[in-house]
Amino acid sequence: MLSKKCKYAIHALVYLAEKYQEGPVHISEIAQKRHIPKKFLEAILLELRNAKVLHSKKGKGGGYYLHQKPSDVNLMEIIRLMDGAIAMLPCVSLHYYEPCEECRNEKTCGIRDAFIKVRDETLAILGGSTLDKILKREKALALK
Amino acid sequence: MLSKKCKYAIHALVYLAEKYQEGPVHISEIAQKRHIPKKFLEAILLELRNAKVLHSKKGKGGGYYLHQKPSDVNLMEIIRLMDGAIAMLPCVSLHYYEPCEECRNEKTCGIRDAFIKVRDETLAILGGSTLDKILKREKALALK
DNA sequence: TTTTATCCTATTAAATCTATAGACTTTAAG
DNA sequence: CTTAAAGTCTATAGATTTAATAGGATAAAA
Repeated sequence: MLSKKCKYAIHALVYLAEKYQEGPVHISEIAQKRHIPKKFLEAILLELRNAKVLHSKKGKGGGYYLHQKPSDVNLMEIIRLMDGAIAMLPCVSLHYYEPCEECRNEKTCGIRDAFIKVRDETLAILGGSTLDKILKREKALALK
Repeated sequence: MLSKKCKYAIHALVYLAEKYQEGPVHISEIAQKRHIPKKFLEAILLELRNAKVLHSKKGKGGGYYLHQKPSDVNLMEIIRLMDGAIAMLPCVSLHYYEPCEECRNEKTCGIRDAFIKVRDETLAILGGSTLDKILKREKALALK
């Protein structure tokens, strides 16, 4: 399960994607509109900024805005930034690999195979899920 | 990420699948061979027994053994029993559904789509990963 | 120089995960 | 019919992670 932090991040980024190229957006505005605790959101946006997903502007008229185009930000990277590994086992993780304590011999472990497949399918789907696609879908569903 | 409990459960079940139809196996034996804390494993096996995945025999010469054929036990059900939902969001979980607090309107949420796809792919792979397939793979890899 | 808003560090509270303790029950064997 | 072996069950402790908050520092604009 994704953490709340991660879900908040996704919602905030979708919100900012909606306002892409409309200038900086206040933390307070996002917090209010998406029902996210402001202080928590502050920490999240800061992290996204440090990861170069967002840019920010301080002082009056400041706020946060997307650093990249909505079509260049996908769920895979957001989740990795917020929650870390996407794989279900550390020993099959691409970005957060660690040997499994339980396994004596990774080479002959019959369990890993399934989790490698899950990882690959998951990455393909999440990597293809960009903010602009999410927005488009949102609009399409609203019309029904 | 899977919990240790879940990983222990998988390893214990693979071990028991290897000993299928060889009579009850002691908790202690499994704990020792797979490096799992005995008391923790005890609780795990009990849970698997209550879920009808395992049978047990009390008293001298007792122990645990598979209730079903190794080809009828798959990773999907083990993970669900141990860790609960497999989906990454509660609002797309088949067995542990809960509405997302963050979403105001599930019908028009553009985020869910990707996670439904991830869920379906994951379930297909994990559902097809049975104990006997894991064992077979283990043996094949050992020969290399 | 005052106001607005992000930046940053520290801390707390709650929840979850991991592990262990100990008494109880059942069964087999002598 | 007694004893030892082994699972059953409840309770709890300790560690880690998650979620949220507090408060001051910094920067920019008016």
